[in-house]
Amino acid sequence: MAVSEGLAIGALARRTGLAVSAIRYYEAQGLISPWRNAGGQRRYQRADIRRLSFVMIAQQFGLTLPEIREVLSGLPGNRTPTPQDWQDISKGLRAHLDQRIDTLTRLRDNLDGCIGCGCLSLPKCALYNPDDRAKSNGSGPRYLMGDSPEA
Amino acid sequence: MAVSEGLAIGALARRTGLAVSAIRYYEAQGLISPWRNAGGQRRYQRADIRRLSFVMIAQQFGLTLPEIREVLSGLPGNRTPTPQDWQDISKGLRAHLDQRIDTLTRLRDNLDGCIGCGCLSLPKCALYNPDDRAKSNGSGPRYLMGDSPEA
DNA sequence: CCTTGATCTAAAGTTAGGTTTAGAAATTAC
DNA sequence: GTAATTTCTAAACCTAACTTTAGATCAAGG
Repeated sequence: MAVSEGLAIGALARRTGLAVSAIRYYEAQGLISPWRNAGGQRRYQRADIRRLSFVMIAQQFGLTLPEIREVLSGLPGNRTPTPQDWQDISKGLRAHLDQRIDTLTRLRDNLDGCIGCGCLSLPKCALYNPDDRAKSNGSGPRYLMGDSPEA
Repeated sequence: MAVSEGLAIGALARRTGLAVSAIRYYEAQGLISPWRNAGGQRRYQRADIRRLSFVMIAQQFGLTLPEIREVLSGLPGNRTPTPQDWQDISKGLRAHLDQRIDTLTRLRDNLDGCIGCGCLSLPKCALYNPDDRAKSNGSGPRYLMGDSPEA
């Protein structure tokens, strides 16, 4: 027997704290690609622990799984990622996070200046449609916290 | 005919930018309570425009509908809310928002200090289990971005 | 060898926050 | 007094991110 034949999915689950079902799901979403042993069971590298950890962190930062897959595609495919590789793709997270903090901060300032001031009239209100429209496939809100223009 | 018999749901939808179906859904969730006219149709007050606007803003701040219902319960039930009433319950939003900004900022700083430094070893990492565990009914992540303690 | 535990696949179920659909009844417009 | 719009309810459907279930196969221990 070799030094290592790789981790079974249960072992990886224990190492990462993820559920086995979640790990399989991530594979279906293209976030991780184990090989299979002779019996058809998944086998993982130790580097995959780090990969899944990265997925969990990125999720806490609010990235969707497709977004995370995109970020991970920045890793080298031909070798085990080095610490430097991880640092490099983490820069993208940093940017994402900065932007989210920025948006929320702007939102908070508007809350102070808008609801806080008691004006409450505002089609003009900056709180309306705060530019990062995550869910904009339908028609979003139009006039917030007040009467419509023609009223 | 009186000066006003209230807004029909379609009118409220146009005023707020929400879909009619969303307004009915919010009612089912206890966020708004119209009365019914003789024919059984929903009729709304003008103050409900503001109420729904508040719902939309609170959602953008990341509150769930149950949380928003809770915040709205702080409004007076016996009269139309005044600007001061809205300011009062908005304080809760402000606190919520401050906390979220705080969490994200802490997360960002950890990203810098942790992934950024390249240590990548860390059961000790502060990124692990960043204290606001929103979705903690199962067992969450245990060791992030690295090898397990016994490795 | 046999039993127990881990893993496999596919499909269905879950929660949040809604939307869509269908058929009926109310309202409005002409 | 029709015809066209709205609105009504209930139930089914939708996406994201998973979990659960069922029945079968694989792997490991004694």
